[in-house]
Amino acid sequence: MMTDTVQLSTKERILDCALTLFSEQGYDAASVAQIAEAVGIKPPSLYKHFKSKQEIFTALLDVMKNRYDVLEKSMHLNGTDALKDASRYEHMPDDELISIGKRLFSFFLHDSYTSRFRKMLTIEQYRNKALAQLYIQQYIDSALEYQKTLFTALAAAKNLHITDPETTAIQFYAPIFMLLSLCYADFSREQESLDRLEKHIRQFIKLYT
Amino acid sequence: MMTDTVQLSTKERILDCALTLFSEQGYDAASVAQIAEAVGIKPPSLYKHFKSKQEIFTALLDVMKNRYDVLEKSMHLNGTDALKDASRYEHMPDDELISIGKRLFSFFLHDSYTSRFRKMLTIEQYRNKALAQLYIQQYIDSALEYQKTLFTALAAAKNLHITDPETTAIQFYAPIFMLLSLCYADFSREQESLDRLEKHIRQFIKLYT
DNA sequence: GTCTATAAGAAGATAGAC
DNA sequence: GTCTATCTTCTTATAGAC
Repeated sequence: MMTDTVQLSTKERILDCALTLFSEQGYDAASVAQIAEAVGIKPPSLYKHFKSKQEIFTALLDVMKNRYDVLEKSMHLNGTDALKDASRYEHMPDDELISIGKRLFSFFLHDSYTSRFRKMLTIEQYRNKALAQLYIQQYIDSALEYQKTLFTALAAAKNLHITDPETTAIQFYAPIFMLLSLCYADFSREQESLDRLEKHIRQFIKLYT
Repeated sequence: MMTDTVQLSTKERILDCALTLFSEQGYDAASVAQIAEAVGIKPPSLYKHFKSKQEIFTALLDVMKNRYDVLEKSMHLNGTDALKDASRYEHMPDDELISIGKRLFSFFLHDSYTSRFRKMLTIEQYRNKALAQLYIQQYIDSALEYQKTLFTALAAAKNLHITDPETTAIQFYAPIFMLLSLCYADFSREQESLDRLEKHIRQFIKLYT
């Protein structure tokens, strides 16, 4: 993983700076000159590493697609298998579920790559269908699928009244999705959102038990 | 209201076309030439109506700010007073609440102005703080505030166990927010989202009664 | 692999005729 | 209020020296 290496190659630094600028301004508004300046080179040097501006963007999407497992890693749970994870939740006290929810939330908000990727896809999603599908898949579908599998497993546990795991997944995850959207737009509202998140999970547990 | 007039002035048509292009491509990617072509005039003619491209954008934001009441109007409820609206809900059968939720959802998705404004703000929100605040206010804060007031009133009704109206508002509204985000990215998933929305509201009512 | 110089084109915007 | 012609600046990208 890039962020683990101490020294980044020029190619990697270009991707890193481009990601920052694309996520703040969008692909079109961020110029090659800005990227080059952020890297500390002149614009022509950039073309020794990438054929075009578009190729930088495509390379970023490739990196993004290869980071599917970020969600699970961030939760320190087993790989991508929600069924395995479920056994951890079954006998988990409420406070630990809240702690996990908050850690997940904070990770999505503060992990440099995750947050910049999300912002970039958010503001580029309407430009073409492939980007829209990637946005949906990364931030809605895969998250819901994971939660759905999890709640399907939890439905077997005696103290949770889950009859429709998909709806339960939506009701658990949607507030996280919305509060993240809020904090990406205004970082100063993180603490307030964490409080709301905790209240949501507490109430969610109460409603389903 | 613009959409009510049969004939639009050139100035209005410029705003209309600009809104479409800004909402699909973003401010920077949509060129003045594209806007002019969509209107059916040459780029220089456009400058007789607006001093600059930026002024078109600013004018659109002004229109947007003057449409606060759209949510309430779309629900065919009384103005902006959630407390008044609450009396309608108190003795409302579940199916009617679902119908209202779906109509609200469809309105946000299909009303031409509402949907284009939302897309535009979504993809422009990270470019400056004022846009971010407008995004938050329009699509999160004001909606939550409305729902909160509503659920505060509904808490008084005997058959709803609402102890924390703010959390309840988040739990009711967040799925709508998320499913709308999904459908704005991919219109073909509207029916699936309407089904999910209905299941959510049904389950929501069941959980809180 | 970096630079300077520069091309080729598109962008926002203006002048002035009609 | 529209047009053609034009200006200036910025943008992506290339050529070629070091």
